[in-house]
Amino acid sequence: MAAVESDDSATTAGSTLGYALLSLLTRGPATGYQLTQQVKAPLGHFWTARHSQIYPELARLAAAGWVDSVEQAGPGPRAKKTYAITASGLAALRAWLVIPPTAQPRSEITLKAYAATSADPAAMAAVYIDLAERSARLLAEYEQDAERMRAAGQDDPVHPRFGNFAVLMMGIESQRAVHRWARWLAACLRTGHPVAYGEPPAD
Amino acid sequence: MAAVESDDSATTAGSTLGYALLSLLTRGPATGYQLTQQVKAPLGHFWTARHSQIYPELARLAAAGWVDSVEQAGPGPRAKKTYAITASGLAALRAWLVIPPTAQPRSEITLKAYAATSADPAAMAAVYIDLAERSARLLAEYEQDAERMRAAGQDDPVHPRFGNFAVLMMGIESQRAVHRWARWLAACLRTGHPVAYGEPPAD
DNA sequence: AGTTGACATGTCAGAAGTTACATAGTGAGG
DNA sequence: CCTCACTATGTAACTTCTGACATGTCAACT
Repeated sequence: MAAVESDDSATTAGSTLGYALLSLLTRGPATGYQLTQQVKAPLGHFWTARHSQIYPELARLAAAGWVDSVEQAGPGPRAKKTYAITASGLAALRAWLVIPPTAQPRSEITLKAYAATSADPAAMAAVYIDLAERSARLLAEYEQDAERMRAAGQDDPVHPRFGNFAVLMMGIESQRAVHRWARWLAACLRTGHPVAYGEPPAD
Repeated sequence: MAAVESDDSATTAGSTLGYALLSLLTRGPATGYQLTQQVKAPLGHFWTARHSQIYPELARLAAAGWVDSVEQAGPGPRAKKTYAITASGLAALRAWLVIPPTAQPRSEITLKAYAATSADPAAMAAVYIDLAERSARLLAEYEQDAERMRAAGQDDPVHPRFGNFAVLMMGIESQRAVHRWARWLAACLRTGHPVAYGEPPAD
């Protein structure tokens, strides 16, 4: 029996990005480029990464034995690498999923609201009116996506892409929350008086 | 007339954390320690920083001329430094406030939902039941805070701490969103069937 | 007398994330 | 023919953020 060569994948701790990539790979094998595209929607509503972060992370996952890769000589200057999740990668993902998450979200829009009274009220109201408009557009877009998914049966928890639907539902909730809040805040700043929350802005 | 010594504060770009600290300092002068306490609530619901990040950032803000500091010899091994925002710091903050924010929020809880079907449904449902309970507790806490603030007139946009109230309102919206979503998701995972969103979970 | 926790400020190593640099083939439109 | 966009993978420099190390006083509790 050979000496122990390394302490192996079982003890390797992964980064959040690593688990995000493993999650994407549960949908099937993909190249780094495809993963870069896939972190745009719906995952991108709550997690983003550039290709410059994804490629090195895939190399780390491969070193840990959590993904396998096969190279195909392609047209470009480098060979195309297709990654697939391994049994130990899936086990690691499963173990991570059931750990109750504690990380607090970070929101620049809310941070700006904290100092809202330091800026010109009209200019600041414009910022939140703009935000309300953007969130309304996103909301409409997300609701169309949700309709399409429901028609495809993705709202069923046994559907392999149910996770896409679940993330989209959170996107809808979030945009609704942002929309209501931004409208209220804009009304406050515009009128200069307290506005009851949830009240329709009487213009 | 002396030669130009530096390109000065006017051209200095600040980090988001720098602006967060300036926002806190609009409430009045504070020490690094006090700022560390103040990024806990309500700002901490949407932006956090450790003291190891705050002290160097304050030094950078001072170098840019955006804050002033006075030292008082204290009891500890080092002198206590009290920081105050300067006129150019306030101008920089005002300029930053009206830039429409674009940064997407990051949420680990939503990321886990993306891969929810890879884990044991019962274990995963427990994660979201726990999340629903935590968000309900936070919501109750935030609503009490909001009541206290309303009683103190902080819901008036002319109140100097209106920003605290605005941030808290977003906290309430967010926790409501998380609560509804987590309950829905837990019901989906528990029953193994599609659950209409917003439906009360008939247990 | 000893311990714990709050006050108070800092540094350092490393992880995580962004921006820019670098390379190169294919197909569509002007 | 030229440019542009898309495919495809990587590196390097830099900023941001976390966790651990480091120091020292004072008041309350045991």
